[in-house]
Amino acid sequence: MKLKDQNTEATILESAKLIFMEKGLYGARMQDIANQAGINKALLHYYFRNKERLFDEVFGGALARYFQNMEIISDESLPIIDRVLTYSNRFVYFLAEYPQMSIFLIKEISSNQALFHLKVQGIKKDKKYSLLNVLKEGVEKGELPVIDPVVFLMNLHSLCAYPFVAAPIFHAICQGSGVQWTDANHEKLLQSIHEFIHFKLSKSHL
Amino acid sequence: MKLKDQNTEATILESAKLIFMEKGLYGARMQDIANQAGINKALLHYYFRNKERLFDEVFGGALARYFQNMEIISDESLPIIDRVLTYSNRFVYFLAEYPQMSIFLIKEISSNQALFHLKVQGIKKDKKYSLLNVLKEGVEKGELPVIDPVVFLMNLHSLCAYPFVAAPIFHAICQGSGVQWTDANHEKLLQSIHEFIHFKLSKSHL
DNA sequence: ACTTTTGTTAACCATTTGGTTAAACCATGA
DNA sequence: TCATGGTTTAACCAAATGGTTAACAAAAGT
Repeated sequence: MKLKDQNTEATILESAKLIFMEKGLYGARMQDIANQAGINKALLHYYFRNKERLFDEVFGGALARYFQNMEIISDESLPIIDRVLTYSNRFVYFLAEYPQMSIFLIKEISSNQALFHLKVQGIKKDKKYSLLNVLKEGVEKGELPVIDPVVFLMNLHSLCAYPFVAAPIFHAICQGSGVQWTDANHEKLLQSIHEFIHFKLSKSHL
Repeated sequence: MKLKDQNTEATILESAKLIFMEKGLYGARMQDIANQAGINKALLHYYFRNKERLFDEVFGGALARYFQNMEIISDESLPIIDRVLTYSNRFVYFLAEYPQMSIFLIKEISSNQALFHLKVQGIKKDKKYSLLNVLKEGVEKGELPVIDPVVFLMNLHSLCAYPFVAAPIFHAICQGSGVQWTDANHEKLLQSIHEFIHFKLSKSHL
């Protein structure tokens, strides 16, 4: 069946992504992935030597896509605050598209820091700017109010990512109080994040 | 060894907590827990029929402790904003003491919503007030500015919890940019959270 | 045509893992 | 002292699981 040829590998990757994101590295069973892909288990090992290899492929891909998406922060043609606003937009939209990605990454990173460090170093190596550096420079040059860049970065990431990470908890909380939290509320979320960004980064506030 | 008697059970629970928090339900091995407790594996099954039972015990305990800690929000003798400030303090301090708790809960909840719902319903049943209800009332009665309680709740939880959930990521980010993020920065974190609370809940801002 | 390479499978293997069993241990009360 | 009953262990078991092998199928090269 040369039909599948290049298709099988993609199918496997897709299936693996699905299963890994749902169950994590430990929870996922090779058999589950094979079933999901509709193929024999041995074929997994034919395309990807072993579980970790397969996991790496999926994991690395996701991480690369994320960093690529966030590169906006380096665009020096825009005022920093605009870059940060766009950064938050892309962050939220990315997570809205891959709602499980964040928790997936955290899960696996927390149980395998070494791997993550390597991956990140590999991907980020060639990028001069990170949000953190941009913020530091902005403060030094007086384009931003005097804030602690690390704390701001943390606050911002928290506001963007946690709603997705903790979606199950929020559903439970809201349900318990008779309020509905639909996934369509991303606009509201973004609005509140933008407010926060203006609150922290606008000099007019001082 | 009648010495251990009541001690063994506690030791097991403690060890299980440690291992479960580190590895999650799937990742944790009964043998690991037994080793950690310095006992035979069969003894685990003697005290707690099986893995799920043991897990339940740890899980339920953690959840109960958390909710108990957060009861402050119901104290009607205080202005709402003060309650929220204390709420955030306790939240952060709780997580500082059990840094892995948050991610642990999220991991397990996301892979077992049913169990969580039951637990939460059981624990919260008798509590009239939740942060959400308090906020709603506060807005209705004009004690608070007109905010969306759900969005505020989400923002607040995000700011408090995500730094702990994503600690590995932040370490990586900071390391990559030559900045150090120590666990002692909780004060800075709390300060920024308090700023946020005042920003959103103080009427003087309008 | 036929040989080689690539893709795919069923059957199998070694190890791990949750769980069980039967026997030993030990404090205590009769 | 010795019987009792709660506590602890070594040895074991069955199922699950990651991974391998050998054989087969389908293209592709010759």
